[in-house]
Amino acid sequence: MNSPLDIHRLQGTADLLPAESFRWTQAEQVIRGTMLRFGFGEIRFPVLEPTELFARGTGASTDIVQKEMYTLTDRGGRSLTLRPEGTPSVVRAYLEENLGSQRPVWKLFYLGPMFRAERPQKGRYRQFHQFGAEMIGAASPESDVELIALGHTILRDLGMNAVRLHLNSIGSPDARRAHNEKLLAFLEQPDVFQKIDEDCRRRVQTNPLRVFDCKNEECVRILRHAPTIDQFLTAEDQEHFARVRHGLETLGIAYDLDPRMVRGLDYYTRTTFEFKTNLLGAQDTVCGGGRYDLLVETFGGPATPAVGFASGIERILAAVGESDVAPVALPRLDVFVCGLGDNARGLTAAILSRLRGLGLSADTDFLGRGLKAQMKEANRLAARLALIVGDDEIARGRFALRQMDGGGQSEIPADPSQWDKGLFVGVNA
RNA sequence: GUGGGUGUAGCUCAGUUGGUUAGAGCACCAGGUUGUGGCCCUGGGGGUCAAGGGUUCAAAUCCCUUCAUCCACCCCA
Repeated sequence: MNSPLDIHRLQGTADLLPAESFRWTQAEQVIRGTMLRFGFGEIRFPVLEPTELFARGTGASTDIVQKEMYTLTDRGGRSLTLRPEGTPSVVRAYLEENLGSQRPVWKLFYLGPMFRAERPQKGRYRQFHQFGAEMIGAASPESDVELIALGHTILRDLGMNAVRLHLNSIGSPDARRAHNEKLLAFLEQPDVFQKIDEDCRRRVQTNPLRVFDCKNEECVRILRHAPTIDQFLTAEDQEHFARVRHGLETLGIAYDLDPRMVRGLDYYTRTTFEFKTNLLGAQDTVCGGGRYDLLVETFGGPATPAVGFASGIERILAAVGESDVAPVALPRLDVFVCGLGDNARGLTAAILSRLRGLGLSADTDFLGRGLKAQMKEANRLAARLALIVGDDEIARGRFALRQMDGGGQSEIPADPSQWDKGLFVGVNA
């Protein structure tokens, strides 16, 4: 624009100003609070990790690894990557800190920025923020239910009512292999292959499962006859899945079985799930996860089952903003101090200090403006009270205290050491 | 990486078949009240019309290029 600055925010990143960052802080408090109530402890891990962590953990065949990572080489020639997701780091820390030998089960959560070099669009950014939870060490269906219930509860606590849970089991690797074979055979039938669109033909080569994601009506119609994973689950897979569903029903968490649901990451086994909303356009998944029983092993650890999810904060806040939930108001300022003249301005720092020391929020004018402008500022800040300090007040030893809402005005002693918090508790406090 | 839309004041947007000094609302500042905010009235500041090039007597307007941004594809939170 006409800014003298020719340095700009990177595409797909954002500056959050106070009105918005306040919403974020509130959301983060809700997330942390619910996580702790579910017995999950916060883990903080580096934003920068060895590239190899994601190549092996997220999976070399995933789009994330193939084309979406911000990767750089440090001065020692090591390849580093800005984390595109959290799960591999949690697993790395689990092994590196030897957590498995301290306790059989760990429940960990994280919250922070992730980076993916995609083309931005609605609900998709290059720096975005996720919270996620992982339970490592438990194989039981009840642990799947715990994670889904956790995601469900947090979304609800954040004001997201319009979400739908999509549930699937992709079974064990053997079941997936068998399904993949049959699916390929189906797709390669000449009368099928010719009818599906170009994208789907490409998917046959790269990742046949993805054809189930196609939005082309003709493809969707043809694929209704394609074999789905649920027909290939082993008896143990089926038993596990049945118990997960039973657990959700016990909790009254509604779900849609979706045998065509595809997750983008390589490491999932058995249960996978997504919470979707219809408020966001194309990027409608606000929370996604599943079981990953083999990931710890791929990093050389002992066979360790695990389940987890990740959820996008931008998408949730956008969806809540679209819904009819009342927006949170910025907190009001308790006292705005109007200093008139040099004598008064010499006192304001001590006055502010005392008010803040009493636990009140307090601010003043730093531009030497007149009373009218200062009152206007107090109004703009939605101050509850204006404390007027002028030569008259100093001479009388009494400051004027104005109620900004009703307009009533009273007096208080000019000596801050005589003040207590009750003096400033207005009618609306 | 591919396709489409949009770039005019801090924000949301007008701007006629190309025609004089580019406008409105909101926001900001000041005055109406020499010490009292919100509502109202009056006035004011603020623009390289995204940038660069071209056509023309004349370009915010037409053409080209670049950049930014949004939406969608791919894929995912």
